[in-house]
Amino acid sequence: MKNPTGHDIADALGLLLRRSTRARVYTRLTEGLGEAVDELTYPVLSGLARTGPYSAADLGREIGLDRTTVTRRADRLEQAGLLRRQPDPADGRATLLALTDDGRTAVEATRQRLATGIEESLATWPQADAQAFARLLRRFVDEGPFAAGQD
Amino acid sequence: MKNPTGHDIADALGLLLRRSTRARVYTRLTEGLGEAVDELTYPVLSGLARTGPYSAADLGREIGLDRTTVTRRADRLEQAGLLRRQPDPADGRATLLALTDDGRTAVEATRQRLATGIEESLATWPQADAQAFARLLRRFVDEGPFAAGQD
DNA sequence: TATTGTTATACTCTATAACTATA
DNA sequence: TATAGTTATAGAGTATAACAATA
Repeated sequence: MKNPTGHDIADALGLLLRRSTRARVYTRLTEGLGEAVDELTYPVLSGLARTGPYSAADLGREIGLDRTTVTRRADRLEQAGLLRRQPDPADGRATLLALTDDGRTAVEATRQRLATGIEESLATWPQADAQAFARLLRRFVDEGPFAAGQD
Repeated sequence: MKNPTGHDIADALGLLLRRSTRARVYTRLTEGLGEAVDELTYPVLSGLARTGPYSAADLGREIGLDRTTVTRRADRLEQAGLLRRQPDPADGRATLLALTDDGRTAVEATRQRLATGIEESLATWPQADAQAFARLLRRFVDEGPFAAGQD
């Protein structure tokens, strides 16, 4: 083994990126938020929370999805009352997708659940380790081999 | 913000788990290894590298996939010469899936690429930071809110 | 002419069920 | 009877192409 640190990180990341890991995470995070919120629709909710009202085409570019895909997912969220469509006053071709109050609540609940779950796991860690981990993970994500993210 | 460390980690993980991130990673890692190796078939290759010759049902349990899904993915890998089927001498019902030399080479190349990419990113880090990150990430994956992994 | 949102089509992947063979 | 591998079927999700409307 020539580069043990690289292999160690690679193995850990392999676990994190697995389908079953993601499925478990999304299931836990979106539990009880209604059928409309799942692994597929959450990126739309989350993206809109970040950008504010946005067209399907713009949001698609932001989160790395085709605009036809955004339209379909937005349909489900609109039906569930988490999102509404409104004309774009600045462009007659566009329709803005905007979170409703319920939509904002769902995003916030999800974010809080994740952060809380992480905090609980880190409760047994020395505080310096927890803070170091947050700092190093952030740095790794920003400049690491996977950087340049969208979606 | 009540728990900034939890939110920091949550945000970073959110980026890592994104579809576009995974797609980029898998594309880079499996480039040039033949059409058969992609995001779908790699877990089968990687699982067999870990377990050795294994039945479709056992491998499915190991990596969190249905045995019918394993069969289909194994078909593609077998056609590409990365995997072969052989009868299980211990159980007449079972067929063992086993990596060929080409299959082992493909797995090793992928693992090496990932580890190398990570090492290169970490080259500018203080060595103590890199080692601390590897240790903390491993711990987080093992005991964190996402633990209990398969697939 | 280019871009908007949306819909229709073809394609891929998946789980469920069903089949045969073996424990 | 239970489990093995495989195949058939049905369902979900996607990208591509096409549409009318607006820039």
